[in-house]
Amino acid sequence: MLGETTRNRVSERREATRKEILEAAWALARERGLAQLTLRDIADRIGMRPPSLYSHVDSKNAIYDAMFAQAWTECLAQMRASEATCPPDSGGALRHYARAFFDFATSDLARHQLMNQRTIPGFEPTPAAYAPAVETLDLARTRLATHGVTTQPDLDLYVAIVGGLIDAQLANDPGGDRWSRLLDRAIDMFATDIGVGTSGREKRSDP
Amino acid sequence: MLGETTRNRVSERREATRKEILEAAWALARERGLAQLTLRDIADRIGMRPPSLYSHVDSKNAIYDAMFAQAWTECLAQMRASEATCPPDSGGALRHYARAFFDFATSDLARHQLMNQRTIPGFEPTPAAYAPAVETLDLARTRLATHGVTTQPDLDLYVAIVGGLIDAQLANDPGGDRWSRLLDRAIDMFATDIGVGTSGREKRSDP
DNA sequence: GTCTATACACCGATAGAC
DNA sequence: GTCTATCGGTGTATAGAC
Repeated sequence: MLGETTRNRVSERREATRKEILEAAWALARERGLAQLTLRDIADRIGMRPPSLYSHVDSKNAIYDAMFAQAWTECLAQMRASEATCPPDSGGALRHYARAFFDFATSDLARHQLMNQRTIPGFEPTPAAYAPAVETLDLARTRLATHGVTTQPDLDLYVAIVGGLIDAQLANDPGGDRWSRLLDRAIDMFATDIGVGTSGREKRSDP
Repeated sequence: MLGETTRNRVSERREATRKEILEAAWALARERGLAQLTLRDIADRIGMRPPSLYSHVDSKNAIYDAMFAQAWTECLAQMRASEATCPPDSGGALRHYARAFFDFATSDLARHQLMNQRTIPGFEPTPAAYAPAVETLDLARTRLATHGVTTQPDLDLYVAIVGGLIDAQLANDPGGDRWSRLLDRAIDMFATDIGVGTSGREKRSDP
């Protein structure tokens, strides 16, 4: 019926505009910094007047919220995809998942600031946007549990080590590999500590 | 001579007002958040009009800059003071210095954000303000070198591990000790990795 | 329904009177 | 040195044209 097709076309147009807004926001966040986002710049980039954005998003924080959900959804997908190439041994698996998250986080500074730091003054993600983040952590918990990371303190330590290397890499050597080269070694340290073998990789190598 | 005493009295008054501004800024940063600082709030707290602040500071970023220098100077002093109670064995020393920095960092969230994160949009510390920060790192490098942390990768890893635990503690359990309890264990892992004995502390304890 | 035009409150910062 | 007045810019919101 006509009403249906009309509503679909309008609905598609609205969704396309919303997507255009988010893409402009990501581009500007990467160019000028996440906190420097302004509604006027976003509107300019897509040929709109600033107030018109309010026809598609509720507020600036709603844009951050959608970006937050988008980033963690993408991260969750990437983590799930990483399972296909995961080595069978536990030591290798611990390195594999750490590397997957490390590479994802360090490949986009603005995205990492939004996902893992609280760099935006008034922004707090909504429960809906936070959902894929907790799902990612749940996935990690399940995966790592099958490779010897069974207790909460063990998982906390694993997360802190990987997070520390990510932050150091982005803060002190963005685009480089000074801390990236230390990741495998750090995970092997951790694996030894929890009693997981690190076969297939000699100790103390630092290529 | 008269000119001298007059200039001294004026100079002292100016310095006192400046100190008053910085103290108000710290108090507001802790109450409402570092990024939520406004010149109007600072002026209100010390009974001034906002534009009058510009007679004592060049800009809002100059206030952040003075706070940055103050924080790192305080940190440097605390690290120097920690030498007096440092245990003689290397394993204990690595834990001792890590604990000193961890406790200093986690005891003040606003200060830690200013010192170690880049949470303020337009702010970059001046070389003068950055000086005590590099001096603190130099001190750490010298101290740790006498306890087996001799290479740059070793130092990088040590810094990343301690920093990761600090960030995790402040982000996920502020005021608690969930990651604080993991610090000694993490440092022991690291000490074992670089071939430093961890006598005086049994392995895998998690009190 | 979507956009333009306009306004509001707040921010950092400046000019000039006293 | 401190004040009043004001500027340009921001996020936000509403009225009204089409």
